[in-house]
Amino acid sequence: MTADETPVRRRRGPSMADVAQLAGVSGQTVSRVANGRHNVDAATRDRVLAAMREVGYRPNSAARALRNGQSRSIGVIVFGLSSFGNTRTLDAVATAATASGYAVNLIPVPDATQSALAGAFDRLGAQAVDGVIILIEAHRLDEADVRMPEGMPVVVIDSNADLDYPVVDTDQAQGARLATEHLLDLGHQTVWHLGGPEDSYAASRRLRSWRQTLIDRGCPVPPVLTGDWTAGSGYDAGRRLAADPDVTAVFAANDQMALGLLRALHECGRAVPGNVSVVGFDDMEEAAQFWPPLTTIRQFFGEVARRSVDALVEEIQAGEHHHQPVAVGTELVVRASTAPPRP
Amino acid sequence: MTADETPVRRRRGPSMADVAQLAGVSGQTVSRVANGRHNVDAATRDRVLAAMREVGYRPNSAARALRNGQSRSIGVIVFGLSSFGNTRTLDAVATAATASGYAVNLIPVPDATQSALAGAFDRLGAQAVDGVIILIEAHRLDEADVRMPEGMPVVVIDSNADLDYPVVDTDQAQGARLATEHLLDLGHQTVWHLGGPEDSYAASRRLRSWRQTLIDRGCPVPPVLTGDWTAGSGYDAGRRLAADPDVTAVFAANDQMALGLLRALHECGRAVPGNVSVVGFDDMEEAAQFWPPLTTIRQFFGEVARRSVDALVEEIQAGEHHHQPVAVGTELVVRASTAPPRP
DNA sequence: GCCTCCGATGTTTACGTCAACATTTCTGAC
DNA sequence: GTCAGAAATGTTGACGTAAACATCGGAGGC
Repeated sequence: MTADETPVRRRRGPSMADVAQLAGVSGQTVSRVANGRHNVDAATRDRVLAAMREVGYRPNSAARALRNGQSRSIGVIVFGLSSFGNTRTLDAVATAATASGYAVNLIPVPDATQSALAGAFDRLGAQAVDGVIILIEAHRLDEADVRMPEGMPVVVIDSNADLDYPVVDTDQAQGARLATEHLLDLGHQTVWHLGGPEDSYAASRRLRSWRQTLIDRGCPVPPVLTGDWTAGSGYDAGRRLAADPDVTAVFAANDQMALGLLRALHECGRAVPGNVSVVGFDDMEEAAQFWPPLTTIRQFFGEVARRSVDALVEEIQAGEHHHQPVAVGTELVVRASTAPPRP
Repeated sequence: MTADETPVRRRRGPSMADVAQLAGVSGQTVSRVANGRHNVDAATRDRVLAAMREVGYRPNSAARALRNGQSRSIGVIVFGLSSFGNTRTLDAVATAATASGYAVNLIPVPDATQSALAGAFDRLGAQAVDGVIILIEAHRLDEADVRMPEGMPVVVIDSNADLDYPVVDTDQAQGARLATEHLLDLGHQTVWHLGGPEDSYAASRRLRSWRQTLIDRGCPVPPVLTGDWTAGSGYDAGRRLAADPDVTAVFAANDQMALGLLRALHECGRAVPGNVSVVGFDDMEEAAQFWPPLTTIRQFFGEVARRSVDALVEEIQAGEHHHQPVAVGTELVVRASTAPPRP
């Protein structure tokens, strides 16, 4: 006697056919109602709607994707979700995509190895996505043979323009100039720079712009210190800067490194902003609560994300590239960590 | 004269049929090769593999999902991506899910309103996901009528056990006890608490455990201050605490509020840890670089995420609930912000 | 009153994949 | 040499949806 024990199989949800039968119409009519077509009699529509509610009908997105050749979802390839900027951007990308009616497929790159990156692009190919937003430092990108499925719309955030894809980014150069000029305007002889990692395009653009600003103003260009975006690396650099009494103004390439820098200066008894002025970059939420509150460059991550999604959606729907890079401006936020040099 | 301008339509990629034709086999054989079945002749397999490479074949996941009734993807509903813990957890969830062969569908909840939440669950229904991980404060969850599609596997992170779903979470009570006992062990008469928002289950558990620890030790229980997780709210509370000379030890419910608290204490000339000791919660990366470096409770977000994904995948594949809540332990990290009270 | 046309609705089919079953080919025992 | 059985490969159909086309009924023009 075979006990008919139903195996714990995933019960498929109700389909159009179920709704159609209950409402006494054809599946096609249900489809028309589901898609908001207006060539359906009001009474029929109500009947179908009621039937949908009754059976708990949900359109099957897999079937839709198969039928239409579009999944209404975008992939977001992101490395280093723990980095502050990427997080904010991802949040905004997800919100913007949702608002545009697209789902977000998160494709993490666990580490910076080439194989991990290749794996991510591979997985991307297996996903049904209509387009891709890449949120990785560009120099890393070049290394891997980035082979998108042919004709896949792509937008790159925070990257360089070498790639053959539309690019949206914060105007790093403008921000770095703002930071540097702020310190010079306060009367400092020159500005030291604590840069981000060398393989970051954003970092190198900030660095270049800082240097150019000093040159334009006829100031000496001090040697560059290089960190890796983390507060810990900012601390290490700060220990070295604190030992040099010539240093009166430092522009750190992000707020986190500025935090470590502040700690090192405190530890070495160098007052901020009394002895040394510090400017950060990002304006992360905590920057206002640093000790002292940090003067910094505010990035508009939401704007960057929105523009990226808009560009991608347009490319998906119209098939048009906008190879014109988009640069989103920044804003100087003056707080207590900067002051004129002590005479 | 109608110019036959090809509309810029999405070209569908090559399908099994294309590969099959090129390799001179049936589509089924291609399917077997694609799925790694071993009942295929080695020579045939090679021929098919070569054909796949040549035409750039990618399995169509929509068709697979339709055929198999599974999408091999999970939805992650998250509110407040900007909050530190959620970010770390999401990162780890994505990594763990990828390792388990599941894609991640990010479903953001833009704000805390009920309609936004309902919208997220609605969108979830439209997504083809095999399971869901919910990363929202629980008290918010209760309000909305959380109506999952029938039979949808769900795991809840960082929430309470009232819901009829498996729960994985950091052991908030253990962490709060660790923090409180550390301060008491240093010799403080009692410990003040700067709690998280009232509608957060994590916050209320930390608060309850702090209070219980004080009671167990026979210490007076000071009034509670309530923040909203942000550094700014920590600062506001700090101003009030700094004004009270009785306060010698404070346990802040997260590191960000502790940061604001530190700033307020500095501003009011109260030395840390000379006059006041401070303990945080989370051990965010920056905590070691606060001034002074923050003693805090380390959470293992990666562990929480991994356990959640494992539980969900098991539920998906085996159809079994584990309603036993999982609690991941924490660890006290002693840094410079705590010391014995000044005699 | 007849015919046309339009709007509402139904029927058929294909999207790409893979389980189930059918067929063919090969291996080895007698 | 014959035949059973296993291994390799092919054929059919269904998953849920929606475009394309077919059908039907009624409104309006003459």
